[in-house]
Amino acid sequence: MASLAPASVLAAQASLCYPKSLEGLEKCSTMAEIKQFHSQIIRLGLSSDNDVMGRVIKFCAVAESGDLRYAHKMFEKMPHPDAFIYNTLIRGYLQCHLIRECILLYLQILQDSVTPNKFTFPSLLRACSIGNKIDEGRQAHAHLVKFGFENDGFSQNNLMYMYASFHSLQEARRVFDNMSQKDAVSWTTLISGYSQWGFLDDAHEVFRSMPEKTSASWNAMIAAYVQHNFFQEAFSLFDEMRTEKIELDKFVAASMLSACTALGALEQGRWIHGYISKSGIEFDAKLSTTIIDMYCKCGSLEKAFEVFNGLPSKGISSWNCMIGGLAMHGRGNAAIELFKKMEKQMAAPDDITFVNVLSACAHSGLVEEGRYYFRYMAEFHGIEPKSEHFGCMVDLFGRAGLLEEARKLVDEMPFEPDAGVLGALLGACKVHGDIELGDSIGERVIELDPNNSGRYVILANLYARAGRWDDVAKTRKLMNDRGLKKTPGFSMIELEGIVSKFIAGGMAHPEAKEIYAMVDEMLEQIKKMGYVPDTDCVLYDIDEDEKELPLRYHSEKLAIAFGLIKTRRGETIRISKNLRVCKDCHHASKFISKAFDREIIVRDRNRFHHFRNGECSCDDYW
DNA sequence: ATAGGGTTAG
Repeated sequence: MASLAPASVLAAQASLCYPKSLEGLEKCSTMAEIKQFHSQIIRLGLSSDNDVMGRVIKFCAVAESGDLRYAHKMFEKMPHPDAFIYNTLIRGYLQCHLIRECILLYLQILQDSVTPNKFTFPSLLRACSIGNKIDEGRQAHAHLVKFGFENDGFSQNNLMYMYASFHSLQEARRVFDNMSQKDAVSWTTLISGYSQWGFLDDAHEVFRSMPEKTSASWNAMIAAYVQHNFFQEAFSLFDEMRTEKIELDKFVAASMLSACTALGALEQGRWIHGYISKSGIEFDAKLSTTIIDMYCKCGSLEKAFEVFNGLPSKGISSWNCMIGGLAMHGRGNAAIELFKKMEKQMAAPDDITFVNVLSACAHSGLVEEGRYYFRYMAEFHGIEPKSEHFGCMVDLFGRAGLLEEARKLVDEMPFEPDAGVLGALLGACKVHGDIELGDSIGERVIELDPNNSGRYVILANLYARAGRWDDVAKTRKLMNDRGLKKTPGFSMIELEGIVSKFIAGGMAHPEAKEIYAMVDEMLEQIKKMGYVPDTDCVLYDIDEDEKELPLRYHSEKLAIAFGLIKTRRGETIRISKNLRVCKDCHHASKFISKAFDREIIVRDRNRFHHFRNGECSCDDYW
């Protein structure tokens, strides 16, 4: 073998014929190895050879353990880099979401008079999608046509993806319709594109007319339903998929798990978990985290811990998820202990970890600990607090009644507080009746988040508490004028795998009569124990319809009654709500847990309440 | 080289 063949010969002989000393280049897995080869290459005088250097640059630019800056440096030293090298580099920048660089490289390719090939456009178009570069994307489309790749399937699929991401679904559709060879990716991309913008009917139509569905296309449709809260449809599509004997993969499993999470459907979630174990679907880091999250949010910390403890190696998301789970259940100290364990096991925390730790402190009233970790994250981990962290701190102080400190923190933030931060402060004002402060920030919150009806409701409630009915009316009018409606509250309960949903005063349930009778019985019993209805939330409610509904038939009470009817003595009753639990329901639930000797676990918008023997795990701190 | 999944305060 000629160990010193000139570069031109090497290039002509393509990939098979390196000098012996370059054997193994393809198998590099670390930068250290590749750098050794690079110095070999320089010694052999091949550092301008596109073929050899292309391989080196490819590793550096796109491999997991690569080094994009190093790739770029080598690229700059190439006298005549070819299209492959350009493409590879664009792909590298794309992976890092450095969109400007992708586009600049494309411009450079033209300047260098190198002809782009069909591999150039998929990455370029994808870059335009991610960076929402609409003009550039259209130009790229024009170039693609000019260079004659209009009929390249990969480019067409990426065009569809791009136009869908630009919200130009008609153009995505036009590309699709013009394709002579549609593959599974083309169909699936169109389904997801429609779904992304809420056109579920179109997505469904495309899905139905797809000739040979793959698991990815099933999943695209299932995920579409889940994301838009059509859980029933998601479950029935899932069933259909199983009857058609399509093999379920981890993506479908993940989509279904998130449906269970949203519904609080523990039994269903368990079933999917069991199915995954049986079917041999691989428990990768993402799927494990999804499962842990499902158990946390469906109210079973025990099962979540079981899965968490069984993980062979714990990724940062699993830790974050578990800490967040403890936070949500009001187990602040346990969350902090787990965080310490995480640090000991050398898993470096990130900003999300601290959101969870701080929210754990907030939910448990651990003010000193919260203060400590807020400083600690920057000082020991170099993580500068973001708006989420300020939000947690404002919530922590606000909930604890330290409104002045909360306000001071907002004033001293190094950047403009967003709706989240101010909203937390407004919420605290409502809880503690600080009209003056609430009045001063309420308008700002609404200005920053004008389409969130919840903001108006809180402000109106604050005014109502102060008896400022003119302001209540003004706020309500503003909300109505903007076409916003108060989010209707509902409660869900899953029994034998079926989720029932209740709204306050609703009669739609086939067993409504029995349920209402049970509510009456419940209230009868607990009144004997000293329960007195708390009518505060009725008085303050700004929604007329809601105001007329008797407190006693709030959705949560209906769901609990249904649970009492349908489950055996001693069984835990689990409820999920879309809003926060109201004061009266909270009060009543404590009594009910004692009167009927049941543990009642309620997930509200923010956290869990475990009612047991007349008490709640939140200690009335919420 | 292109499609589908996870953790984030109120």
